Amino acid sequence: MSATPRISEAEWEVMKICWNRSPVTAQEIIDRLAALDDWHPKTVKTLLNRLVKKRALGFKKDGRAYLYHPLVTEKDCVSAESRSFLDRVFGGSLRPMLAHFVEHQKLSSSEISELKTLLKQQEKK
Amino acid sequence: MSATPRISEAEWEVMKICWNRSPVTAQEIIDRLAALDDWHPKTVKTLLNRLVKKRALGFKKDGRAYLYHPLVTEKDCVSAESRSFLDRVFGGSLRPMLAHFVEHQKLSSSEISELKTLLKQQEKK
DNA sequence: ATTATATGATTACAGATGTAATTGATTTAT
DNA sequence: ATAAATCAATTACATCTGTAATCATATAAT
Repeated sequence: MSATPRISEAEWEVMKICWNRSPVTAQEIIDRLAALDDWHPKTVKTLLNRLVKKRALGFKKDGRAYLYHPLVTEKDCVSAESRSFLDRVFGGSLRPMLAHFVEHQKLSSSEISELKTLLKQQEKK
Repeated sequence: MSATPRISEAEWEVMKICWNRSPVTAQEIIDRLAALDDWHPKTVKTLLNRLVKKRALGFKKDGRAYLYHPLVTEKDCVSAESRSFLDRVFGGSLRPMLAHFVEHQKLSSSEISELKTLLKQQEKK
């Protein structure tokens, strides 16, 4: 897990699209975010430029348009973000955090059994 | 759960102290954060003022010094922050999020059994 | 070839945030 | 009573973020 740059809330939306569909043109990202979040094309371009500057995204010219691709993995960013959240809000303690989610978000019974399975697998390690 | 103001990363540290020891003087908060995060007293004062302006903290004058106390509950802030994190990083889906934490952070066997107990309680609802 | 259009690059601008310094008012020590 | 120390209020300032507009350049249409 290499160090990931700090990715803002709005930038996450862009990164998610890149992780799912890389390589992807600016136009496609713009279209998707216009539909999804009703963002102005110029706004999306700004976010793309900032992500390139942060070295979270790279691009290749494909004639007229650019093709963007992630330079950091989703896994690494998710891990960094999760760590930061856990530390900030729960003082780094996993148990209270998991308890919070299990209590607050209603879990369907299938989700509960999936989790139990996950826990059982953990137990064996 | 009343609407909570947005609380920044640094501000969280201040809030945590207030939630644990309210009512508390600026001096005590300053001392604790100097020890904990090595923050300058002036920095802490700025954070306190911003939190008062955001209506996350209130204060009462106690002669010379102020006594600060939270105006928003820890529970409400934790919930809001958790929601925002879940949405941003895991698209709002609980299962992948829990799976991430269970897989990445090593859980002690006692933590695992506690979690199982929590899940069993959930099942009954 | 000139004009219109599309798209990437640069610039803009207000509010949030991290990180304080300066000012002002009040209390305390001399 | 005056000077010194304390503590809150105001101001500072660079960077990040959200949200674009403008500028420049390349391609397409006439």
